[in-house]
Amino acid sequence: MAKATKPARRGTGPRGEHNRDEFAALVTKAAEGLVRMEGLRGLGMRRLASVIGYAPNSIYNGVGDLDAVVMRVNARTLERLHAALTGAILPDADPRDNALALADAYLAFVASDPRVWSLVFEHSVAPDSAFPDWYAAALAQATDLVDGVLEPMIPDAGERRQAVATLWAGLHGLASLSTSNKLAVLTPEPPRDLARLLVGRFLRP
Amino acid sequence: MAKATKPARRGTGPRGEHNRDEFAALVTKAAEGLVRMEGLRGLGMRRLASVIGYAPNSIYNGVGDLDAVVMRVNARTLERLHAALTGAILPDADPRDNALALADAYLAFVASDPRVWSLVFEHSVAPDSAFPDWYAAALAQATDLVDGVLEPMIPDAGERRQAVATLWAGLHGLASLSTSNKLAVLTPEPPRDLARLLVGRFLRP
DNA sequence: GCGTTAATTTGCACGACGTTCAAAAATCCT
DNA sequence: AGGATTTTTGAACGTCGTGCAAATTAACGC
Repeated sequence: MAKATKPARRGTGPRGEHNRDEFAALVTKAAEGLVRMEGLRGLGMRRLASVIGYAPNSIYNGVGDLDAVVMRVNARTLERLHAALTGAILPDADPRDNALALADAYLAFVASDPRVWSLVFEHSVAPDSAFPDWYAAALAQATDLVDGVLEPMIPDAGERRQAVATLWAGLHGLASLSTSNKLAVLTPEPPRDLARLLVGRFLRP
Repeated sequence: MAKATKPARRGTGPRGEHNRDEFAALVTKAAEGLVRMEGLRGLGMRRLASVIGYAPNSIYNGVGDLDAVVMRVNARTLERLHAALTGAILPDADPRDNALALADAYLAFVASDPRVWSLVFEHSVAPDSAFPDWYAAALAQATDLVDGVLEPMIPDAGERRQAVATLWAGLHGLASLSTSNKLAVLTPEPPRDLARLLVGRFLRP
């Protein structure tokens, strides 16, 4: 007798539909989709869980907290950016043309997926210590492309490293202000024109 | 009888210590201090209220919601930036030297108050419509300084506008990556050196 | 076959957040 | 004086990220 209230069903156990890596990929792709449509604000633990049809704690168990999810999305974004930049380089072209092509490809990538790209930079490193190694590695993979393109023009390694960092930051600034609509108040030109102006003037002989 | 629990004191009425503008200034300065110490994450409605010794609703009544508070802080930041940049210009100096001095002052300002400066760009425009006019005005006040400095070098107004926007975005990129510790992985030089490299190469005759 | 162990999945609860509502207190205006 | 207006606040609502422990399933030795 008593206990007429509820049968008290709790917990269901494994479904056997996904192994650990597949589940992480499922979570990452769903999170990326949410960010693509509504930005970082639209990415919530409960919402992400409901999209993939799981309880929030399953994400905690299989991937980690929200920061871990964002990290996975950002890692994927940097990989996609690397692929897009690689495809823009013509091995036998003039180095200056390749640099301009890289700038073009970079801004085209940002324009095609602004919110997902912004996530990489909206995410702030929690304390003030150095951030994850995979980020530095993925970033180096991208900047090394620029470094390789500039090698014939700037033979000195130290000088070239400064040029790569400066150009990378400059493109980042153009893309960042552009995606947040803070560049259009300064000039009506599309950011790609300004990027060509920046790279062209910077690499002028 | 009954009601032996509490005398039920609620609401106290005006204190007569601040008029409306003074209260807004009090809120803005307290919010700026919180952001300066802990960044945007450290700025909360309840916390801000407790710092100034008021209830959260008083802020809603006197200033508005959290977005309004952030707007006030950002307006003050842009005014301070404008003042810092103005002080860096020497009226009778070489235009190129003035441009380099402006870049130096900009990065020095960012380095001296990185979190408060970042707030200006962390704040995203809610929907996708155009953002407040005071922001465009305060920004124009700053970029017009650059425009004036470049006028002797680039007489054509359209060409100069593009140059101003490009340099502004480039400096923003350097400052942005620098404050988020994403520039030090590329090169050990301080961002100010890279800014001089950027401006110097861009304005090279 | 069965019992034990490990891995998943979940409901519930906790504390904190931004914000709204209506009540209470002080000031202002005539 | 006393009504009207402004300021201030406690309480409550809905939401969020996350921890905890129970419940269910799969895997494995025998």
